[in-house]
Amino acid sequence: MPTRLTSKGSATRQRIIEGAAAEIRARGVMVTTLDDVRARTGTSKSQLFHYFPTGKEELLLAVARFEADRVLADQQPQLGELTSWPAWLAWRDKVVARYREQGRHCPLSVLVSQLGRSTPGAQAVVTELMNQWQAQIATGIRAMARAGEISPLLDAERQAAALIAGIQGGVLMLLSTGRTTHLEAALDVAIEGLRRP
Amino acid sequence: MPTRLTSKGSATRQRIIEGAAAEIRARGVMVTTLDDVRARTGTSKSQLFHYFPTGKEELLLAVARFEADRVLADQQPQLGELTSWPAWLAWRDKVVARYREQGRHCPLSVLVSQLGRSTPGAQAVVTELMNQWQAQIATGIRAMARAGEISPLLDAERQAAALIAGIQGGVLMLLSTGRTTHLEAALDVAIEGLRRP
DNA sequence: GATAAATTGGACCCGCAAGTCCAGAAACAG
DNA sequence: CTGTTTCTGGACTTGCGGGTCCAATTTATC
Repeated sequence: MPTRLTSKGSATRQRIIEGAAAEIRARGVMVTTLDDVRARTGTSKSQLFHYFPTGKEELLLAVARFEADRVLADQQPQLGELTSWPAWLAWRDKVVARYREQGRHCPLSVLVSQLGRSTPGAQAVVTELMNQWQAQIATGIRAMARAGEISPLLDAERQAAALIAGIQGGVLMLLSTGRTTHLEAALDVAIEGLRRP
Repeated sequence: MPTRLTSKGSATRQRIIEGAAAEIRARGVMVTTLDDVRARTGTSKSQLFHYFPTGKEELLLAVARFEADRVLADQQPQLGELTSWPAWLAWRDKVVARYREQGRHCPLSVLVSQLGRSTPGAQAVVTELMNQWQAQIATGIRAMARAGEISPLLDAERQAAALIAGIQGGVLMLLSTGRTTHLEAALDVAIEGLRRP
């Protein structure tokens, strides 16, 4: 294992991660083999094990991190600017659009359940993502409360937690049914709940 | 493949399903092999393929159906009797207790994601379960509306859909974090939302 | 009790994909 | 320029687990 990467080396490493991510998005984790990644990225077996010494699991974890970053990135700038009701609705629409486009293949979900949800690595990636997500929503709720648009009696963290749960469940339903009904219902009902005095 | 099962035959078949379910609950799908099932149930390879001719996938599907049935069964009788606020809270507590006890291993979730969410079989099991679940909640909401406890302006199906999404997401969070915070928040916030006039 | 079907045992096959090895090429340090 | 580290290529090994086969044995049916 290399103690330090040259620029060429880290480029190759990045190419492997992105290629693996693309392969997994296209065909699913279950059927993606190291040889597929090798073929797509134009690398060799020894390179794979050079950059991910402990093997496939390490690579999958890197891909999971990569995908987790995209989840929040795809919601910006709206998620960071939840300061008015139109902004909330714009964010809501962006979330729905994002997942509708993604359709029935959620790379992150499938990666995490492949790695096993209880593995420390996978767990860390997920909880980190969820914490950030929930924190940004809670910030939005507090901003709205400060502006007098949301009752200050509501516990921002609790509401944010419920909203996160609704989104996750909505996406889960989308994965199974192919429909965004549940996701939209969850978002809309939650936001309506915030809106009421 | 047998055209008809004798009582002994169907007993064996059932033993295989339950043994496989237990094995999967205990150690996870990923690592459970046909040989493990064989060992636990005291059967032979040929028996496995005798009762599940197309192989592992068919067995896993049978196990998924078995587990799906338990999900609803474990919520009875409360889920079928959502006719007063105390009844709703009792149901809420039962759901939380059920999943808290189950902890981080949701056999159904892991089975479905193993089979691939888009496989027709897995899809059928999940949507069937969700439909029934949602229908019973919606029935409860309508009963409460009729009793004047819930505003008749609320769309029962939509509220039920949001609630289902919240539960699913809450369970998902439980699987990742080991905590029931999100599940409880989702249930409580949703019920509070119904309760308000 | 005979015959046909259902049931059981376990040895065997086979493909595949993860992981290993080593030697050669390229990049870097001084 | 030279020794050293990083990087790359690809052939090879290996273990494992799903799936096949067939012969033996029990169970149903008449």
